[in-house]
Amino acid sequence: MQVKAPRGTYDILPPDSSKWHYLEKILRETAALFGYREIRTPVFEHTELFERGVGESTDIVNKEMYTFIDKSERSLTLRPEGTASCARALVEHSLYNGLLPVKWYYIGPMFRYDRPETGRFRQFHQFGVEAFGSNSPYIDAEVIILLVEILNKLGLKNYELHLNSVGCSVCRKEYREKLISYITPVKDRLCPDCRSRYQKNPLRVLDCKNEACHQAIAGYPTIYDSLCDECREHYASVRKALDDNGVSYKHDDNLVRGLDYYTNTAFEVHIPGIGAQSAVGGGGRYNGLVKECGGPDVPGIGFALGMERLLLALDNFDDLNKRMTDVFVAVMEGQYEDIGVKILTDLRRAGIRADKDYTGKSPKAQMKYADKLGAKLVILLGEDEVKNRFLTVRNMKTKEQVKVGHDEIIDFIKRELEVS
RNA sequence: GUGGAUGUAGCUCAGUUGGUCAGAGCACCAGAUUGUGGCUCUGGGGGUCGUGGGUUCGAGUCCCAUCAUCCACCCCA
Repeated sequence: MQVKAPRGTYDILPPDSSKWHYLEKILRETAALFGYREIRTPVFEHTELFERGVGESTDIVNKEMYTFIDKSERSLTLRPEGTASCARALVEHSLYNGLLPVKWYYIGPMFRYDRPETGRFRQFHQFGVEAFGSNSPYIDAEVIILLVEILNKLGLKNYELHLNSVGCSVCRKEYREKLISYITPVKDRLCPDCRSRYQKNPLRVLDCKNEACHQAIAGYPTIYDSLCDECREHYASVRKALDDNGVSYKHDDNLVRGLDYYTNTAFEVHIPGIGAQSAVGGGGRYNGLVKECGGPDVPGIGFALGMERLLLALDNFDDLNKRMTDVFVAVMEGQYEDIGVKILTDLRRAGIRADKDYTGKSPKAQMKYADKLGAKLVILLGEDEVKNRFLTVRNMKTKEQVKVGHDEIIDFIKRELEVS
């Protein structure tokens, strides 16, 4: 029996891989434009990092982590997200002592043991940015503007940006209590999930999609109304900055994030029509995370984008890499293959994309192959050429063929490629 | 983790109530006057019908299990 890729994983093959290159290029370029530089962290970390950083009450930590014991009895976990690793690296290298803010982006695979479906995989890819060391609402806005800029560059127009504030540790705690006492009397009307979690994480009840839960808690106190003055001001400033910079969003009282580390600003981006998993990105401020990771009280904010989901939304993508090669060397008689290889190497060393056949194809089949590779020119090499010391260059578009000496071939090809 | 649908050549799919049912299109390969492409025509290779059991004289077609994909729930990116 043959071995297949594990459940929830998949291969990225050409030509799809060029879609990924295209997406990655836009992500990297836009991040750089905003002053974010790449950080690469390990794919696995100590399990404890995620338990503490992401939060023990979260689904991610509770049931979705790929955790294993290595040969030295360490408990390690394949990273389910990128922010905790960034916070860890910031602390480990004491970068909070240096020039602030620290602005990073990351891109790579994440792992979550979840039930696969369209737009949801067990190994999936995220692009994310993190900014540490500033509590300014303007950097909240910067991060959101960056996110929107990426979507714009990708030509994704129908996204919906939801925004909320979940408050600081003080007002959030107060709000939590308020919410629990509001829910407790009606807890019997909640769905089983909510009934079991409202004590530990009452905010989750707010974004439960069960209609019964919504009705049960109708008229609930919003987070917004419970924000302390400072948090309210912060949120107002973020909103004003977004307004000033032409970013449209929707304030959403029900938006709470699934990870424990979020504080204040929280946001999510949805693109309708790409399946049930329509959230392509989300993020927010996490002012307690660095401290939780053993560092000083350094604020942070960031977001992550699900790359698979972006690609789902990017269906109208044109194959950019259809032309694989510019020049094809067709060797008409096998005995001259060594000469063909030398010409090929010369072309490549001159920076010209060139290729040849290696499967013993007939001249006709080689022409067909050259056509499929998108070659603009074909260099023909047969008995006539070898005996009379020249090369035949065929222009695939005009079908014109000219004789060119070996010495001039590179220059000739370069000129031809320039005009075509 | 719960419920449901599906699983036939590389790809998209046909395959009636179980008995020439192993097929089509695309892709691939080879020919159509001997050194030449994109169109057309002809021919060809390729599948133990997801896997493993079972029922039957006989199963791609029925039953069970298992794996995988997809949908809803859940969750998030």
